[in-house]
Formats: sequence, C-alpha cells, structure tokens
Amino acid sequence: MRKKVTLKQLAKELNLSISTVSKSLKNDSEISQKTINRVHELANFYNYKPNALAVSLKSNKTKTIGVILPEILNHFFAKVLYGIEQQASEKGYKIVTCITNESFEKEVEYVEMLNYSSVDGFIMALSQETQMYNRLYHVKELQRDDVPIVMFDRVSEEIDCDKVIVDDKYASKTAVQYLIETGCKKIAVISTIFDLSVGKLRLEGAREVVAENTDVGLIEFPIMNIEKEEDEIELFIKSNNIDAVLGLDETAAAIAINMSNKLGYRIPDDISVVGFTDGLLSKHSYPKLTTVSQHAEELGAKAADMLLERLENVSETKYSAKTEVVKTSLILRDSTK
Amino acid sequence: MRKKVTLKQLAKELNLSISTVSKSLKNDSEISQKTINRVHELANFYNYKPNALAVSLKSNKTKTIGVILPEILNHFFAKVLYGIEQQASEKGYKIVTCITNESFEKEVEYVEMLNYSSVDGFIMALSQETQMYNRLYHVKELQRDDVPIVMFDRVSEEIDCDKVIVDDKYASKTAVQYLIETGCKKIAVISTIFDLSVGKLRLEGAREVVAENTDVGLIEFPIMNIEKEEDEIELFIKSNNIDAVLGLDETAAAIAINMSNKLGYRIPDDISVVGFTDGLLSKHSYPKLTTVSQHAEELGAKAADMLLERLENVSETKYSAKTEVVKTSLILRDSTK
DNA sequence: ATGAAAGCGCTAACAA
DNA sequence: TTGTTAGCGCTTTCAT
Repeated sequence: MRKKVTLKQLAKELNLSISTVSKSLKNDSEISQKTINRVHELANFYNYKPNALAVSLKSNKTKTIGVILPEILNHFFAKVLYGIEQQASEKGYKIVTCITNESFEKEVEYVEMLNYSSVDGFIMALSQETQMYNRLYHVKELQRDDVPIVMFDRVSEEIDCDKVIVDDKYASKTAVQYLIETGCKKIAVISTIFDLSVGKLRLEGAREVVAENTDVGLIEFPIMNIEKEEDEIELFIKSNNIDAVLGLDETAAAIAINMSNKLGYRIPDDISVVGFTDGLLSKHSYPKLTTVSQHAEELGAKAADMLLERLENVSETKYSAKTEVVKTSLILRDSTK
Repeated sequence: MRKKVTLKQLAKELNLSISTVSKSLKNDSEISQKTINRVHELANFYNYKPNALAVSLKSNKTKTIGVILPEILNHFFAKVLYGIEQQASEKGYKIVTCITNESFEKEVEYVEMLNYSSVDGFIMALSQETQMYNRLYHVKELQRDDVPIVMFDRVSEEIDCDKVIVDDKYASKTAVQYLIETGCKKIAVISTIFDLSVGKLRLEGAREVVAENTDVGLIEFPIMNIEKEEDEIELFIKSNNIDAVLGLDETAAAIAINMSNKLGYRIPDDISVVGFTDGLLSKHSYPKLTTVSQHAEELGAKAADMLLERLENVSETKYSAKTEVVKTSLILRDSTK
C-alpha cells in the first residue's frame, strides 16, 4: 500500500514542527493565520487525511459500531441493518457487520473479536441458538467492560441494557382480532419460528384473543423444514376446514398463500391470510398480503440513535437502561376481507 | 469504557519488561518456559487480548475489508454479502459494510472514509448513479494508493482491477433459448433495471437469440416505478398476445407472475415466465419461478478469496488483474413448460 | 506563535 | 534469557 501522507512529512516539507502542523489543521487560534494557510495549502495538495487508526488509538474511540445479526437473507434484519446504517453514517459512524447465521459459537466469536478496541459499542439481536441455550456470558462480558450495547428484537431479560423491541404480542392480537372482525372462525397459525422468543410471543397473542372469543377456533402448525413438508402443509390446510391463516413469519404466510392458490381456494373469500414482516414477499404475492409491519428501518434507526446517545454522552450520571417499543401496524392489502 | 488490560500492566505485575511479556505471549523461543508459563497464566486470568488498534497501527494492516454495496434489500446483494462474510470471517477478517443506496455521492463518501487506514482492501459493486455518470475518480484514487480492489457485478472497464462478474448475456441467452425450445413465440422482456450495465447485457442476450429465430418476436417493457405502473403493465400483458415473459430482475418476474394470475392466464400453459436472481421471490411464488441463478453466495466468496489472495501475497511479482466469471444456471421450476 | 516531549499499546531490532 | 529503545501517526500539555 502506498504510504499515505503524514503530519511528519508535511512538517518536514514546511519546516515546521509536527505539533504546529497538527494545530494548524485544526485552525487552532494560537497559530498565526499565515502558517495556518500554508499548512492547509500543502495538506490539500497532498490530499492529507489523518490516519484513523492513530486517532482512534489516541482517543480511544473508533467511531465504529458493531452490528451482530442472526441473518441477512431475512428481510427484517436486512431492513434493520439499513436503518442502522443510515442513521450511523449520518452521524459519522461506520458499522462493522457480522452475521452469526443463528449460531451461538459464531456469535461469541464475533463479539470477542470486535470487543478488542475495534468498536465503540454494539447493536445486536441474539442468534436462535443463543436464545435456546440461554448462554449469555459473552454479552455479560461486554457489560463488564462497560461497552454500550443496544439489543433489538431478539433480546434477553438477563441483560440490563438499552433495548428496542417490537410489540409482537400486541401485533399478533391486532391481526387476529382483524381476522375475527371480518368473519373468520377457524384460524390456522403457521410458523417456522415457533422456538424463537418473538414466535412465542406472537403465538401467545393469537391464543389470548381466541380464548376471548369462544366461537373461534385456533389450530397450530409448525414448519420445521420448508422444503420437505409441502405435502403435510397441503394436507393440513385441506383437512381442517379453516377460513383464515396467520403466518407468524413472512415465509409461512407466503407458503400459505401459494398453497391456497394451488388448492384452488380463493383468497380472501375462502381463506384470509395475514403475515408478519412487510417485506418483498408480502408486496409481491398474489393477492397482495395483509401483513404486520414492524417498521424495521425505523427500529434500526432507533437502535442506532440510542447507542450513539450513550456513546456521545458518556458523562451521563447513572446508567439506566431504556426499552423502547416500536409500534407495529397492520397493513391491509388484498389477502383479507 | 473500562480500561482493558495492557501489556504494560501485565509486565508491571509480573516484574518483567513489556517486551518480555510480548514475546512470551507469542511463545518466543528465546524466553524461558517458566516465564512463558507465568505470563500466560496472568494473561488468561485477566483475559488479556491485544489491542487491535495498536497492532494495526504498528503493522499497517487492519484485517478488515470494506464492502461497498448499492443495496441491501435486494436479495442478490444480500447473498453476496453473506458469501463475503463467510469467507472473510473464516480467514480472520472483519468486514465493514457500507450501503450506498445507489447514490454516487454516498459511494464517494464511503470510499474516502474507509480509505484512511480503516481497511486493507475493498470489495465493491458500483452504484446505479456511478454507472450512469461514469465518474470513477474515487476508485482511481484507491488504485493510486495501491489499495487492492475487487469489483463485482457492477464493474467498470475503466478500472483495471480484479473482478468477479456474472455472465449475464450468456445467462439471458440460455433463458430465452429455453423459452423458444418450449414453444414460445412472442416474448416480453420486462425490467426495472434497463439502465444498469447488467440489465443492458441481459437485454442484449435476449435480442441476439431472438434475432436468430425469425419466427419469434420480442417486445420490451421498462418499469420505472413499480407502484404506479400496475395498470400499464396489465395493459401491456393483455394487449400484446404474448406467450412468455423474461423478467430481467427478480421483481419484474414476480410482477409478471402475479399479473398473469390476476388476469387469469395460466402459467405456464398460457404464459411462461423466467426470471433472474434466485431469491425468496422466486422460491415463494405461485407457481414457483424458473429462474437464472447467479450463485451470489459463491460470487461473494470468490470475491473475498481474490481480495485475500492479494492481501496475503503482497510480494506478488507484477499486478495483473484477473476477471473471474461466475457460471449461472437456469433453475427449472414450475413457471415454464 | 512555535516546538519539544510524552504517551496511546504494540512490535522488533538491538543491547546486555 | 531478559530488557532497552525506537517508532507506527496522532494529540496535547507544557515549555520556549
């Protein structure tokens, strides 16, 4: 790599000391205007930029935040990342993105890797495995090091830090209520994420609403392996005389729509379908899917905001963790009455 | 942030010099086994990890690569990112991800931001605006600094660097050929990316094949704004008596499928549909979409490989840029005969 | 108004 | 076998 211009070289060429050059670049009032001008001129000429590494080492700040995601091919996380990125870059922060692919081991590895002065703080959602094992030593380690963390979506009660969550239970209730209001009596819940905290919350919400409506039935169907279980899903839909499907994740909803089409049911006349996560699949299904939007970009932006707030106001008196709940909204499209 | 343990502190506590501690940690043969053990023990106790910043400053290597993407909500780029991430993390590299959102200005900003000792090299795809303006000063600047670059997908001939591309023209030809073989005579090309280099190549491929088959007609329809042009697309499909659609991007193909469903055409009996990018939309459409897979993950992994190769073998005699072409494959599903 | 010097945490050539 | 020293590029305090 070509050597970049350094203060030292500028100083030498200008017959000044390094510190004078440094100060001039910052327009320090104790330097004469004439010198300042000379320095700037040469710096521009060489397109001088301070070495970020050296600045970081000195200041103990990297202006970088670590983002740990379980998945990137999932639209929700991609949107969150987008939101984080927008907000962070606006404030002059870079982001280092790590994808755990739902693995506990990788999550630990990444957290440790980034914790050695590479980032000023973390924004993270726990991996599926981490939630299952409930092993949180690596995150607690961060806290011991006083590294600010913002958790989102897949959070843990055991960690006392800033959080941004989606009110999944409420969202699910709203969705089911809407189905009931539009006349549905037998609702199927299909999900590929029954073992995730958010999946459980959504299911709970659905159950609660149904429990309050004695004339409405709920029937649950977990999908473990999308590829292999098409026939089972088909059978499930055919044989249960349902008039509505709540897909607890976008994929589940998409499958429900396609399966219904395939079986010749009319949507929403015969079967209404509601999904979660307003991603590509929801917008480009036929008919277009009524879905719960978690406003993922907003969520990401909020998470970034919270973290930056911590980073910039270190002097804060006492650390008291906040939890923000992002409002969801039910986007009505053509798959419901 | 809590102060991390440093060599200095370890040295003090052990009554050794900093350099002895440093060497011990590396199991340097010139240090006595006994000392090495003592040092390791204390280091473990404090969970000592070297400060990455200091190491980078010293070595002039950051073990980080910058990834510049035009988009992240696009499945293709998300998959590429995934591939890069996998490969890089395996080799102990971190990645800094920047999303330009197709903006030239942001692209320049990011490249400059990362170029000041934050990353060892770049993997990038040009933004739409950059390709339109054809302004490449920022990339050339990187080359002047001898920073290794690997461009992928959206590349530029003006830049002499390693590249990984998809053989879009060939892929498109294969797709159209397949349509013709299965009896299609009037093919519509729908695209939301007519102004991208890849879009142009795909179109060219289609035109070439049709030119060779005099009994086959081609008709083109560009989509500028997906939301607003549904009616036009509907009209287009209805009034042109087509029997096949080639969607130059995944969205276009999805729209074609849904529109055909809506209009009551049977797929593939009345209309065959082929798309590009084997993403979520292709897998979860009804019927399932026949599509050109660009093997995006593989592409990402290859790009990472090429970059790492450059980074690790600096001694390389002469820099001679390679261009690798990733094979595409036509994945046959239910939307074609 | 300018410069010398120390130090951020680490490595490595050289000295002892 | 261990320690001293210089230096990566920068900031900043304290002389001059």
